Amino acid sequence: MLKIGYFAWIGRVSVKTLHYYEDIGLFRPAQVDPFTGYRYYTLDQLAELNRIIALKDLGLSLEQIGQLLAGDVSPAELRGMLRLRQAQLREQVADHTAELARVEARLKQLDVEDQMPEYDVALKVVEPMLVASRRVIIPQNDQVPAVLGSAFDEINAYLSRQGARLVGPCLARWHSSPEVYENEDVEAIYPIDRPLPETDRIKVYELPAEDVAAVVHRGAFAEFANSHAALLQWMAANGYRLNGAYREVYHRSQPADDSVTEVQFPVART
Amino acid sequence: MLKIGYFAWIGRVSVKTLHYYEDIGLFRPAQVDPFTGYRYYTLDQLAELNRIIALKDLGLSLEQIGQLLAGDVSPAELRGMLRLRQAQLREQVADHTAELARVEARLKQLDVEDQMPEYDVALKVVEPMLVASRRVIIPQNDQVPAVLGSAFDEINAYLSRQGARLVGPCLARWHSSPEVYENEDVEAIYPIDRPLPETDRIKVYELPAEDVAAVVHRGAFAEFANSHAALLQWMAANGYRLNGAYREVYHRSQPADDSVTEVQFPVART
DNA sequence: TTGCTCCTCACGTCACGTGAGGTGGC
DNA sequence: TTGCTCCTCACGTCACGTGAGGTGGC
Repeated sequence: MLKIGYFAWIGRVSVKTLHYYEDIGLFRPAQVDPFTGYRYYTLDQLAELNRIIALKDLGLSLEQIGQLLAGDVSPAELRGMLRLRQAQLREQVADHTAELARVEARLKQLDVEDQMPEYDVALKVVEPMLVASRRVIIPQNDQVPAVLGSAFDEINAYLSRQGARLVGPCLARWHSSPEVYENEDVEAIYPIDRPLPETDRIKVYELPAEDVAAVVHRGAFAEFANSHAALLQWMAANGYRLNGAYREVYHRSQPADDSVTEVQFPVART
Repeated sequence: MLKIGYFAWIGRVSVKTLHYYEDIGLFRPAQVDPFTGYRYYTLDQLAELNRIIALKDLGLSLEQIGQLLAGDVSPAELRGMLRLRQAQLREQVADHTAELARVEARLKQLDVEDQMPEYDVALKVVEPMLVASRRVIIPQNDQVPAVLGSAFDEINAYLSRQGARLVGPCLARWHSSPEVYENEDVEAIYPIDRPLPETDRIKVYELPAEDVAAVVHRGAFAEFANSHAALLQWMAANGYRLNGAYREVYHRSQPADDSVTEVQFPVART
Protein backbone atom coordinates (compact mmCIF):
# COMPACT_ATOMS: atom_id res chain seq x y z
CA MET A 1 0.00 0.00 0.00
CA LEU A 2 1.50 3.25 -1.17
CA LYS A 3 0.61 6.74 -0.03
CA ILE A 4 -0.41 9.18 -2.73
CA GLY A 5 2.82 11.18 -2.68
CA TYR A 6 5.01 8.19 -3.36
CA PHE A 7 2.65 6.68 -5.93
CA ALA A 8 2.50 10.02 -7.76
CA TRP A 9 6.27 10.22 -7.72
CA ILE A 10 6.88 6.80 -9.24
CA GLY A 11 4.07 7.38 -11.72
CA ARG A 12 5.52 10.80 -12.60
CA VAL A 13 2.22 12.61 -12.20
CA SER A 14 1.18 15.19 -9.60
CA VAL A 15 -0.84 14.46 -6.48
CA LYS A 16 -3.42 16.92 -7.78
CA THR A 17 -3.73 14.90 -10.96
CA LEU A 18 -4.54 11.79 -8.93
CA HIS A 19 -7.10 13.78 -6.92
CA TYR A 20 -8.65 14.99 -10.14
CA TYR A 21 -8.77 11.55 -11.73
CA GLU A 22 -10.59 10.31 -8.66
CA ASP A 23 -13.04 13.24 -8.77
CA ILE A 24 -14.06 12.45 -12.33
CA GLY A 25 -14.21 8.72 -11.61
CA LEU A 26 -11.38 7.81 -13.96
CA PHE A 27 -8.91 6.25 -11.56
CA ARG A 28 -9.59 5.48 -7.92
CA PRO A 29 -7.18 4.50 -5.11
CA ALA A 30 -7.30 0.82 -4.16
CA GLN A 31 -8.22 1.83 -0.63
CA VAL A 32 -9.19 4.91 1.37
CA ASP A 33 -8.74 5.10 5.12
CA PRO A 34 -12.24 5.82 6.47
CA PHE A 35 -10.92 7.89 9.39
CA THR A 36 -8.13 9.99 7.89
CA GLY A 37 -9.33 10.04 4.30
CA TYR A 38 -5.80 9.03 3.24
CA ARG A 39 -5.69 7.42 -0.21
CA TYR A 40 -3.70 4.23 -0.70
CA TYR A 41 -2.62 2.78 -4.04
CA THR A 42 -1.09 -0.58 -4.97
CA LEU A 43 1.80 -1.27 -7.31
CA ASP A 44 -0.56 -3.09 -9.62
CA GLN A 45 -2.29 0.22 -10.25
CA LEU A 46 0.89 1.59 -11.78
CA ALA A 47 0.17 -0.32 -14.98
CA GLU A 48 -3.29 1.23 -15.19
CA LEU A 49 -1.94 4.72 -14.58
CA ASN A 50 0.63 4.09 -17.30
CA ARG A 51 -2.16 3.08 -19.62
CA ILE A 52 -3.97 6.35 -18.97
CA ILE A 53 -0.82 8.35 -19.65
CA ALA A 54 -0.17 6.43 -22.87
CA LEU A 55 -3.70 7.16 -24.10
CA LYS A 56 -3.37 10.80 -23.09
CA ASP A 57 -0.21 10.93 -25.22
CA LEU A 58 -2.41 10.03 -28.18
CA GLY A 59 -4.44 13.15 -27.45
CA LEU A 60 -7.58 11.39 -26.25
CA SER A 61 -9.68 13.27 -23.70
CA LEU A 62 -10.02 11.90 -20.17
CA GLU A 63 -13.64 11.14 -20.93
CA GLN A 64 -12.69 9.04 -23.95
CA ILE A 65 -10.04 7.28 -21.88
CA GLY A 66 -12.66 6.52 -19.25
CA GLN A 67 -14.85 4.84 -21.84
CA LEU A 68 -11.90 2.87 -23.14
CA LEU A 69 -10.97 1.63 -19.67
CA ALA A 70 -14.59 0.74 -18.93
CA GLY A 71 -14.40 -1.47 -21.99
CA ASP A 72 -17.39 -0.01 -23.82
CA VAL A 73 -15.39 0.96 -26.89
CA SER A 74 -14.95 -1.42 -29.80
CA PRO A 75 -11.75 -1.46 -31.86
CA ALA A 76 -13.77 0.18 -34.65
CA GLU A 77 -14.77 3.03 -32.35
CA LEU A 78 -11.21 3.44 -31.13
CA ARG A 79 -10.14 3.66 -34.75
CA GLY A 80 -12.75 6.38 -35.26
CA MET A 81 -11.41 8.34 -32.28
CA LEU A 82 -7.87 8.08 -33.56
CA ARG A 83 -8.84 9.07 -37.10
CA LEU A 84 -10.61 12.13 -35.69
CA ARG A 85 -7.57 13.03 -33.64
CA GLN A 86 -5.38 12.50 -36.68
CA ALA A 87 -7.48 14.98 -38.67
CA GLN A 88 -7.40 17.50 -35.80
CA LEU A 89 -3.65 17.24 -35.50
CA ARG A 90 -3.11 17.69 -39.22
CA GLU A 91 -5.28 20.78 -39.15
CA GLN A 92 -3.49 22.16 -36.11
CA VAL A 93 -0.09 21.62 -37.67
CA ALA A 94 -1.26 23.43 -40.83
CA ASP A 95 -2.80 26.27 -38.80
CA HIS A 96 0.25 26.73 -36.64
CA THR A 97 2.55 26.64 -39.63
CA ALA A 98 0.50 29.42 -41.23
CA GLU A 99 0.49 31.40 -37.98
CA LEU A 100 4.24 30.94 -37.75
CA ALA A 101 4.57 32.43 -41.25
CA ARG A 102 2.49 35.44 -40.15
CA VAL A 103 4.57 35.95 -37.03
CA GLU A 104 7.81 35.69 -38.97
CA ALA A 105 6.55 38.09 -41.63
CA ARG A 106 5.68 40.59 -38.92
CA LEU A 107 9.07 40.16 -37.28
CA LYS A 108 10.79 40.81 -40.61
CA GLN A 109 8.63 43.89 -41.13
CA LEU A 110 9.58 45.11 -37.64
CA ASP A 111 13.25 44.74 -38.51
CA VAL A 112 12.82 46.86 -41.61
CA GLU A 113 10.54 49.58 -40.25
CA ASP A 114 11.11 49.40 -36.50
CA GLN A 115 7.63 50.73 -35.83
CA MET A 116 4.02 49.69 -35.58
CA PRO A 117 2.55 49.05 -39.03
CA GLU A 118 -0.05 51.38 -40.45
CA TYR A 119 -2.36 48.66 -41.69
CA ASP A 120 -3.58 45.57 -39.87
CA VAL A 121 -4.32 42.71 -42.17
CA ALA A 122 -6.79 40.11 -40.85
CA LEU A 123 -7.81 36.83 -42.46
CA LYS A 124 -11.56 36.26 -42.51
CA VAL A 125 -14.24 34.26 -44.22
CA VAL A 126 -16.97 36.26 -45.96
CA GLU A 127 -20.36 34.58 -45.98
CA PRO A 128 -22.21 33.86 -49.21
CA MET A 129 -24.79 36.55 -50.05
CA LEU A 130 -27.51 37.20 -52.56
CA VAL A 131 -26.72 40.35 -54.59
CA ALA A 132 -27.93 42.69 -57.32
CA SER A 133 -25.06 43.80 -59.54
CA ARG A 134 -24.34 46.29 -62.31
CA ARG A 135 -21.04 45.72 -64.12
CA VAL A 136 -19.27 48.63 -65.85
CA ILE A 137 -15.99 49.48 -67.57
CA ILE A 138 -14.40 52.76 -66.40
CA PRO A 139 -11.96 54.24 -68.97
CA GLN A 140 -10.05 56.62 -66.71
CA ASN A 141 -9.31 56.30 -63.01
CA ASP A 142 -10.59 59.80 -62.17
CA GLN A 143 -14.04 58.84 -63.45
CA VAL A 144 -14.40 56.04 -60.87
CA PRO A 145 -16.44 57.98 -58.26
CA ALA A 146 -18.90 59.35 -60.81
CA VAL A 147 -19.39 56.12 -62.78
CA LEU A 148 -19.62 53.87 -59.73
CA GLY A 149 -21.95 56.37 -58.06
CA SER A 150 -24.39 56.33 -60.95
CA ALA A 151 -24.21 52.52 -61.13
CA PHE A 152 -25.21 52.34 -57.45
CA ASP A 153 -28.00 54.86 -58.08
CA GLU A 154 -29.27 52.73 -60.94
CA ILE A 155 -29.41 49.55 -58.83
CA ASN A 156 -30.94 51.46 -55.97
CA ALA A 157 -33.74 52.77 -58.17
CA TYR A 158 -34.39 49.28 -59.52
CA LEU A 159 -34.50 47.76 -56.04
CA SER A 160 -36.96 50.43 -54.90
CA ARG A 161 -39.27 49.67 -57.85
CA GLN A 162 -39.11 45.97 -57.02
CA GLY A 163 -39.61 46.61 -53.30
CA ALA A 164 -36.46 44.71 -52.28
CA ARG A 165 -34.64 45.33 -49.02
CA LEU A 166 -30.91 45.96 -48.60
CA VAL A 167 -29.33 43.66 -46.04
CA GLY A 168 -25.87 45.17 -45.71
CA PRO A 169 -23.45 47.79 -47.00
CA CYS A 170 -22.89 48.17 -50.74
CA LEU A 171 -19.64 46.97 -52.28
CA ALA A 172 -17.64 46.86 -55.49
CA ARG A 173 -15.91 43.85 -57.02
CA TRP A 174 -12.91 44.73 -59.14
CA HIS A 175 -12.24 42.27 -61.94
CA SER A 176 -9.16 44.18 -63.14
CA SER A 177 -5.90 43.61 -61.36
CA PRO A 178 -5.15 46.07 -58.51
CA GLU A 179 -2.25 47.58 -60.48
CA VAL A 180 -4.39 48.50 -63.50
CA TYR A 181 -5.74 52.08 -63.70
CA GLU A 182 -7.25 52.17 -67.21
CA ASN A 183 -10.44 50.57 -68.48
CA GLU A 184 -11.16 49.14 -65.05
CA ASP A 185 -13.77 46.38 -64.99
CA VAL A 186 -15.92 46.62 -61.89
CA GLU A 187 -19.26 45.47 -60.46
CA ALA A 188 -21.36 47.77 -58.28
CA ILE A 189 -23.18 45.46 -55.82
CA TYR A 190 -25.98 45.63 -53.26
CA PRO A 191 -26.72 42.64 -51.00
CA ILE A 192 -30.46 41.94 -51.05
CA ASP A 193 -32.93 39.84 -49.10
CA ARG A 194 -34.64 37.80 -51.86
CA PRO A 195 -34.32 36.83 -55.53
CA LEU A 196 -35.44 39.41 -58.15
CA PRO A 197 -35.89 39.31 -61.92
CA GLU A 198 -32.76 40.35 -63.84
CA THR A 199 -32.54 42.98 -66.56
CA ASP A 200 -29.93 43.22 -69.30
CA ARG A 201 -28.09 45.78 -67.15
CA ILE A 202 -28.68 44.44 -63.63
CA LYS A 203 -27.81 40.86 -62.69
CA VAL A 204 -28.97 38.96 -59.59
CA TYR A 205 -26.97 36.02 -58.22
CA GLU A 206 -25.39 34.53 -55.13
CA LEU A 207 -21.85 35.64 -54.33
CA PRO A 208 -20.10 32.57 -52.91
CA ALA A 209 -18.25 32.46 -49.58
CA GLU A 210 -14.57 33.35 -49.83
CA ASP A 211 -11.43 33.43 -47.70
CA VAL A 212 -10.21 36.99 -47.74
CA ALA A 213 -7.39 39.09 -46.35
CA ALA A 214 -8.91 42.36 -45.20
CA VAL A 215 -7.84 45.84 -44.12
CA VAL A 216 -9.99 48.72 -43.02
CA HIS A 217 -9.25 51.90 -44.90
CA ARG A 218 -10.12 55.35 -43.58
CA GLY A 219 -10.09 58.53 -45.61
CA ALA A 220 -10.33 59.74 -49.15
CA PHE A 221 -11.36 57.63 -52.08
CA ALA A 222 -8.12 58.23 -53.96
CA GLU A 223 -5.84 56.64 -51.35
CA PHE A 224 -6.83 53.01 -51.75
CA ALA A 225 -3.50 52.32 -53.40
CA ASN A 226 -1.88 52.26 -49.94
CA SER A 227 -4.31 49.61 -48.69
CA HIS A 228 -3.75 47.56 -51.83
CA ALA A 229 0.01 47.75 -51.44
CA ALA A 230 -0.22 46.71 -47.77
CA LEU A 231 -2.41 43.72 -48.67
CA LEU A 232 -0.19 42.59 -51.54
CA GLN A 233 2.89 42.87 -49.36
CA TRP A 234 1.26 40.91 -46.55
CA MET A 235 0.11 38.19 -48.95
CA ALA A 236 3.58 37.83 -50.47
CA ALA A 237 5.15 37.59 -46.99
CA ASN A 238 2.62 34.98 -45.83
CA GLY A 239 2.55 32.79 -48.90
CA TYR A 240 -0.85 33.77 -50.31
CA ARG A 241 -1.85 34.84 -53.80
CA LEU A 242 -4.81 36.83 -55.09
CA ASN A 243 -7.61 34.43 -55.98
CA GLY A 244 -10.21 36.28 -58.06
CA ALA A 245 -11.97 39.62 -58.01
CA TYR A 246 -11.26 41.74 -54.92
CA ARG A 247 -13.92 43.61 -52.98
CA GLU A 248 -14.28 47.06 -51.50
CA VAL A 249 -17.06 47.25 -48.94
CA TYR A 250 -18.36 50.81 -48.50
CA HIS A 251 -19.69 51.23 -45.00
CA ARG A 252 -21.78 54.26 -45.96
CA SER A 253 -24.37 55.35 -48.50
CA GLN A 254 -22.16 56.27 -51.48
CA PRO A 255 -18.57 55.34 -52.35
CA ALA A 256 -17.77 58.98 -53.15
CA ASP A 257 -18.25 59.92 -49.50
CA ASP A 258 -15.22 60.24 -47.32
CA SER A 259 -15.40 57.50 -44.73
CA VAL A 260 -14.70 53.87 -43.84
CA THR A 261 -14.01 51.22 -46.48
CA GLU A 262 -12.95 47.64 -46.03
CA VAL A 263 -10.73 46.20 -48.76
CA GLN A 264 -11.01 42.41 -49.09
CA PHE A 265 -8.66 40.40 -51.31
CA PRO A 266 -9.72 36.77 -51.84
CA VAL A 267 -6.70 34.57 -51.14
CA ALA A 268 -5.42 31.07 -51.73
CA ARG A 269 -2.17 29.48 -50.59
CA THR A 270 0.62 29.66 -53.16
CA MET B 1 -24.32 54.78 -34.88
CA LEU B 2 -24.56 51.04 -35.35
CA LYS B 3 -26.29 48.55 -33.11
CA ILE B 4 -24.20 45.68 -31.83
CA GLY B 5 -25.73 43.05 -34.10
CA TYR B 6 -24.93 44.91 -37.29
CA PHE B 7 -21.49 45.98 -36.12
CA ALA B 8 -20.67 42.40 -35.16
CA TRP B 9 -21.88 41.22 -38.56
CA ILE B 10 -19.72 43.59 -40.59
CA GLY B 11 -16.78 42.95 -38.27
CA ARG B 12 -17.32 39.18 -38.60
CA VAL B 13 -17.23 38.56 -34.86
CA SER B 14 -20.00 37.43 -32.51
CA VAL B 15 -22.08 39.72 -30.31
CA LYS B 16 -20.80 37.74 -27.35
CA THR B 17 -17.24 38.52 -28.36
CA LEU B 18 -18.01 42.25 -28.31
CA HIS B 19 -19.65 41.85 -24.89
CA TYR B 20 -16.58 40.05 -23.65
CA TYR B 21 -14.14 42.62 -25.04
CA GLU B 22 -16.09 45.28 -23.21
CA ASP B 23 -16.06 43.26 -19.97
CA ILE B 24 -12.28 42.99 -19.99
CA GLY B 25 -11.89 46.64 -21.02
CA LEU B 26 -10.31 45.86 -24.38
CA PHE B 27 -12.81 47.46 -26.73
CA ARG B 28 -15.74 49.63 -25.67
CA PRO B 29 -18.74 50.84 -27.70
CA ALA B 30 -18.58 54.50 -28.67
CA GLN B 31 -21.82 55.09 -26.80
CA VAL B 32 -24.19 53.28 -24.47
CA ASP B 33 -27.83 54.29 -24.08
CA PRO B 34 -28.22 55.02 -20.37
CA PHE B 35 -31.84 53.84 -20.29
CA THR B 36 -31.88 50.72 -22.43
CA GLY B 37 -28.24 49.73 -22.01
CA TYR B 38 -28.03 49.34 -25.81
CA ARG B 39 -24.45 49.56 -27.10
CA TYR B 40 -23.72 51.71 -30.15
CA TYR B 41 -20.58 51.56 -32.27
CA THR B 42 -19.26 53.85 -35.01
CA LEU B 43 -17.78 52.85 -38.34
CA ASP B 44 -14.47 54.30 -37.23
CA GLN B 45 -14.30 51.56 -34.63
CA LEU B 46 -14.21 48.96 -37.37
CA ALA B 47 -10.54 49.72 -37.98
CA GLU B 48 -9.76 49.19 -34.30
CA LEU B 49 -11.67 45.91 -34.23
CA ASN B 50 -9.77 44.81 -37.32
CA ARG B 51 -6.54 45.65 -35.57
CA ILE B 52 -7.51 43.43 -32.64
CA ILE B 53 -8.35 40.56 -34.97
CA ALA B 54 -5.06 40.97 -36.86
CA LEU B 55 -3.10 40.83 -33.60
CA LYS B 56 -5.12 37.82 -32.45
CA ASP B 57 -4.13 36.10 -35.71
CA LEU B 58 -0.53 36.46 -34.57
CA GLY B 59 -1.44 34.45 -31.48
CA LEU B 60 -1.14 37.28 -28.98
CA SER B 61 -3.36 37.07 -25.91
CA LEU B 62 -6.11 39.62 -25.40
CA GLU B 63 -4.14 41.02 -22.48
CA GLN B 64 -1.09 41.59 -24.67
CA ILE B 65 -3.29 43.18 -27.32
CA GLY B 66 -4.72 45.50 -24.67
CA GLN B 67 -1.22 46.66 -23.75
CA LEU B 68 -0.38 47.19 -27.41
CA LEU B 69 -3.49 49.27 -28.03
CA ALA B 70 -2.86 51.29 -24.89
CA GLY B 71 0.51 52.14 -26.43
CA ASP B 72 2.65 51.01 -23.52
CA VAL B 73 4.62 48.50 -25.60
CA SER B 74 7.79 49.51 -27.42
CA PRO B 75 8.77 47.95 -30.75
CA ALA B 76 11.46 46.03 -28.86
CA GLU B 77 8.87 44.57 -26.50
CA LEU B 78 6.59 43.69 -29.40
CA ARG B 79 9.52 41.92 -30.99
CA GLY B 80 10.01 40.01 -27.73
CA MET B 81 6.36 38.94 -27.69
CA LEU B 82 6.55 37.77 -31.28
CA ARG B 83 9.81 35.90 -30.72
CA LEU B 84 8.21 34.13 -27.76
CA ARG B 85 5.17 33.25 -29.84
CA GLN B 86 7.44 32.03 -32.63
CA ALA B 87 9.22 29.70 -30.21
CA GLN B 88 5.89 28.43 -28.83
CA LEU B 89 4.56 27.76 -32.31
CA ARG B 90 7.68 25.88 -33.35
CA GLU B 91 7.43 23.73 -30.26
CA GLN B 92 3.74 23.10 -30.83
CA VAL B 93 4.30 22.10 -34.43
CA ALA B 94 7.04 19.70 -33.33
CA ASP B 95 4.87 18.28 -30.52
CA HIS B 96 1.87 17.81 -32.74
CA THR B 97 3.93 16.21 -35.45
CA ALA B 98 5.25 13.72 -32.89
CA GLU B 99 1.75 13.10 -31.57
CA LEU B 100 0.56 12.56 -35.12
CA ALA B 101 3.26 9.92 -35.55
CA ARG B 102 2.07 8.17 -32.37
CA VAL B 103 -1.55 8.23 -33.49
CA GLU B 104 -0.65 6.90 -36.93
CA ALA B 105 1.52 4.17 -35.43
CA ARG B 106 -1.39 3.12 -33.23
CA LEU B 107 -3.76 3.14 -36.17
CA LYS B 108 -1.40 0.93 -38.14
CA GLN B 109 -1.11 -1.41 -35.17
CA LEU B 110 -4.91 -1.56 -34.93
CA ASP B 111 -5.10 -2.53 -38.60
CA VAL B 112 -2.68 -5.40 -38.04
CA GLU B 113 -3.96 -6.73 -34.72
CA ASP B 114 -7.53 -5.41 -34.57
CA GLN B 115 -7.46 -5.41 -30.77
CA MET B 116 -6.34 -3.40 -27.81
CA PRO B 117 -2.59 -3.64 -27.34
CA GLU B 118 -1.09 -5.52 -24.44
CA TYR B 119 1.46 -2.88 -23.53
CA ASP B 120 0.95 0.85 -23.16
CA VAL B 121 4.05 2.82 -23.92
CA ALA B 122 4.23 6.27 -22.34
CA LEU B 123 6.86 8.95 -22.88
CA LYS B 124 8.15 10.48 -19.66
CA VAL B 125 11.05 12.43 -18.25
CA VAL B 126 12.91 10.78 -15.38
CA GLU B 127 14.35 13.23 -12.87
CA PRO B 128 18.05 13.27 -12.05
CA MET B 129 18.88 11.29 -8.92
CA LEU B 130 21.83 10.60 -6.68
CA VAL B 131 22.65 6.88 -6.66
CA ALA B 132 24.92 4.19 -5.27
CA SER B 133 25.84 1.64 -7.93
CA ARG B 134 27.53 -1.75 -8.24
CA ARG B 135 28.38 -2.78 -11.80
CA VAL B 136 28.71 -6.46 -12.73
CA ILE B 137 29.10 -8.72 -15.76
CA ILE B 138 26.72 -11.70 -15.83
CA PRO B 139 27.97 -14.58 -18.02
CA GLN B 140 24.72 -16.50 -18.47
CA ASN B 141 21.16 -15.16 -18.55
CA ASP B 142 19.89 -17.64 -15.98
CA GLN B 143 22.33 -16.26 -13.41
CA VAL B 144 20.77 -12.79 -13.57
CA PRO B 145 18.48 -13.06 -10.52
CA ALA B 146 21.21 -14.49 -8.28
CA VAL B 147 23.99 -12.12 -9.33
CA LEU B 148 21.83 -9.00 -9.37
CA GLY B 149 20.35 -10.03 -6.02
CA SER B 150 23.72 -10.30 -4.35
CA ALA B 151 24.81 -6.97 -5.91
CA PHE B 152 21.77 -5.32 -4.35
CA ASP B 153 22.52 -7.00 -1.02
CA GLU B 154 26.07 -5.70 -1.16
CA ILE B 155 24.97 -2.09 -1.77
CA ASN B 156 22.31 -2.41 0.88
CA ALA B 157 24.83 -3.55 3.48
CA TYR B 158 27.17 -0.69 2.58
CA LEU B 159 24.36 1.88 2.79
CA SER B 160 23.34 0.55 6.21
CA ARG B 161 26.93 0.87 7.50
CA GLN B 162 27.09 4.44 6.19
CA GLY B 163 23.65 5.27 7.58
CA ALA B 164 22.29 6.44 4.22
CA ARG B 165 18.59 6.48 3.42
CA LEU B 166 16.91 5.03 0.33
CA VAL B 167 14.68 7.52 -1.45
CA GLY B 168 13.01 5.33 -4.05
CA PRO B 169 12.80 1.87 -5.57
CA CYS B 170 15.97 0.10 -6.66
CA LEU B 171 16.75 -0.26 -10.35
CA ALA B 172 19.14 -1.81 -12.84
CA ARG B 173 20.81 -0.11 -15.80
CA TRP B 174 21.66 -2.44 -18.64
CA HIS B 175 24.66 -1.39 -20.66
CA SER B 176 24.37 -4.37 -23.03
CA SER B 177 21.91 -4.13 -25.87
CA PRO B 178 18.43 -5.57 -25.13
CA GLU B 179 19.00 -8.39 -27.62
CA VAL B 180 22.18 -9.67 -25.91
CA TYR B 181 21.84 -12.56 -23.45
CA GLU B 182 25.48 -13.41 -22.72
CA ASN B 183 28.01 -11.54 -20.63
CA GLU B 184 25.44 -8.89 -19.80
CA ASP B 185 26.87 -5.68 -18.39
CA VAL B 186 24.58 -4.24 -15.74
CA GLU B 187 24.54 -1.82 -12.81
CA ALA B 188 22.56 -2.53 -9.64
CA ILE B 189 21.44 0.87 -8.33
CA TYR B 190 19.85 2.38 -5.21
CA PRO B 191 18.76 6.02 -5.15
CA ILE B 192 20.09 7.69 -1.99
CA ASP B 193 19.55 10.94 -0.11
CA ARG B 194 23.13 12.30 0.21
CA PRO B 195 26.66 11.82 -1.15
CA LEU B 196 28.71 8.93 0.27
CA PRO B 197 32.36 7.88 -0.07
CA GLU B 198 32.93 5.41 -2.91
CA THR B 199 34.72 2.06 -2.70
CA ASP B 200 36.40 0.20 -5.54
CA ARG B 201 33.23 -1.89 -5.91
CA ILE B 202 30.51 0.67 -5.17
CA LYS B 203 30.29 3.96 -7.06
CA VAL B 204 28.28 7.04 -6.06
CA TYR B 205 27.17 9.59 -8.68
CA GLU B 206 24.26 11.54 -10.07
CA LEU B 207 22.20 9.84 -12.75
CA PRO B 208 21.17 12.60 -15.18
CA ALA B 209 17.59 13.33 -16.26
CA GLU B 210 16.51 11.43 -19.35
CA ASP B 211 13.62 11.20 -21.79
CA VAL B 212 12.38 7.65 -21.64
CA ALA B 213 9.73 5.47 -23.21
CA ALA B 214 8.26 3.36 -20.43
CA VAL B 215 6.05 0.30 -19.99
CA VAL B 216 4.91 -1.32 -16.78
CA HIS B 217 5.60 -5.03 -16.70
CA ARG B 218 3.75 -7.42 -14.42
CA GLY B 219 4.80 -10.96 -13.70
CA ALA B 220 7.81 -13.17 -13.74
CA PHE B 221 11.35 -12.02 -14.12
CA ALA B 222 11.97 -14.09 -17.23
CA GLU B 223 9.31 -12.42 -19.35
CA PHE B 224 10.91 -9.04 -19.83
CA ALA B 225 11.63 -9.91 -23.45
CA ASN B 226 7.99 -9.09 -24.27
CA SER B 227 8.24 -5.63 -22.76
CA HIS B 228 11.48 -5.03 -24.59
CA ALA B 229 9.96 -6.08 -27.89
CA ALA B 230 6.94 -3.84 -27.34
CA LEU B 231 9.18 -0.86 -26.58
CA LEU B 232 11.46 -1.44 -29.56
CA GLN B 233 8.47 -1.80 -31.86
CA TRP B 234 6.88 1.40 -30.53
CA MET B 235 10.13 3.30 -30.91
CA ALA B 236 10.59 2.17 -34.49
CA ALA B 237 7.02 3.16 -35.34
CA ASN B 238 7.37 6.60 -33.75
CA GLY B 239 10.79 7.54 -35.03
CA TYR B 240 12.81 7.12 -31.84
CA ARG B 241 16.03 5.24 -31.21
CA LEU B 242 17.58 3.81 -28.05
CA ASN B 243 19.83 6.45 -26.53
CA GLY B 244 22.03 4.79 -23.89
CA ALA B 245 21.66 2.28 -21.09
CA TYR B 246 18.06 1.24 -20.39
CA ARG B 247 16.57 0.94 -16.93
CA GLU B 248 14.42 -1.55 -15.09
CA VAL B 249 12.85 -0.09 -11.97
CA TYR B 250 11.89 -2.77 -9.43
CA HIS B 251 8.95 -1.58 -7.41
CA ARG B 252 9.68 -4.06 -4.58
CA SER B 253 12.50 -5.19 -2.34
CA GLN B 254 14.32 -7.65 -4.60
CA PRO B 255 14.31 -8.14 -8.40
CA ALA B 256 13.87 -11.89 -7.95
CA ASP B 257 10.40 -11.33 -6.48
CA ASP B 258 7.43 -11.68 -8.72
CA SER B 259 5.82 -8.28 -9.01
CA VAL B 260 5.72 -4.92 -10.80
CA THR B 261 8.64 -3.66 -12.88
CA GLU B 262 8.86 -0.57 -15.04
CA VAL B 263 11.09 -0.83 -18.09
CA GLN B 264 12.45 2.55 -19.26
CA PHE B 265 14.31 2.95 -22.56
CA PRO B 266 16.04 6.32 -22.96
CA VAL B 267 15.10 7.70 -26.36
CA ALA B 268 16.15 10.32 -28.89
CA ARG B 269 14.58 11.23 -32.23
CA THR B 270 16.09 9.42 -35.17
C1' DT C 1 7.15 18.80 19.82
C1' DT C 2 8.43 19.77 15.02
C1' DG C 3 8.13 19.09 10.25
C1' DC C 4 6.19 16.65 6.76
C1' DT C 5 2.38 14.64 4.37
C1' DC C 6 -2.13 14.45 3.66
C1' DC C 7 -7.02 16.17 3.68
C1' DT C 8 -11.07 19.18 1.82
C1' DC C 9 -13.04 23.16 -0.07
C1' DA C 10 -12.89 27.16 -3.22
C1' DC C 11 -11.27 29.67 -6.89
C1' DG C 12 -8.51 30.64 -11.21
C1' DT C 13 -7.24 29.53 -16.08
C1' DC C 14 -8.62 31.57 -21.58
C1' DA C 15 -11.88 33.37 -24.63
C1' DC C 16 -15.76 33.10 -25.15
C1' DG C 17 -20.66 29.90 -25.93
C1' DT C 18 -25.06 28.69 -24.10
C1' DG C 19 -29.02 29.21 -22.05
C1' DA C 20 -32.59 31.68 -18.73
C1' DG C 21 -35.49 35.29 -18.01
C1' DG C 22 -36.69 39.76 -19.14
C1' DT C 23 -37.18 44.36 -21.80
C1' DG C 24 -36.98 47.82 -25.88
C1' DG C 25 -38.17 49.12 -30.80
C1' DC C 26 -40.50 48.98 -35.10
C1' DT D 1 -49.73 42.96 -31.12
C1' DT D 2 -45.96 40.04 -32.86
C1' DG D 3 -41.31 39.06 -33.74
C1' DC D 4 -36.85 40.55 -33.49
C1' DT D 5 -33.00 42.53 -31.11
C1' DC D 6 -30.96 43.65 -27.19
C1' DC D 7 -30.04 43.41 -22.10
C1' DT D 8 -27.95 41.15 -17.67
C1' DC D 9 -26.75 37.41 -14.87
C1' DA D 10 -24.99 32.70 -14.19
C1' DC D 11 -22.76 28.71 -15.50
C1' DG D 12 -19.87 25.61 -18.49
C1' DT D 13 -15.51 24.57 -20.96
C1' DC D 14 -10.61 21.14 -19.99
C1' DA D 15 -7.32 19.33 -17.00
C1' DC D 16 -5.65 20.46 -13.63
C1' DG D 17 -2.65 24.39 -10.39
C1' DT D 18 -2.72 27.32 -6.45
C1' DG D 19 -3.56 28.67 -2.24
C1' DA D 20 -6.21 28.58 2.52
C1' DG D 21 -7.01 26.38 6.58
C1' DG D 22 -6.80 22.31 9.05
C1' DT D 23 -5.46 17.40 10.63
C1' DG D 24 -2.71 12.84 10.89
C1' DG D 25 1.76 10.28 11.50
C1' DC D 26 6.46 9.50 12.79
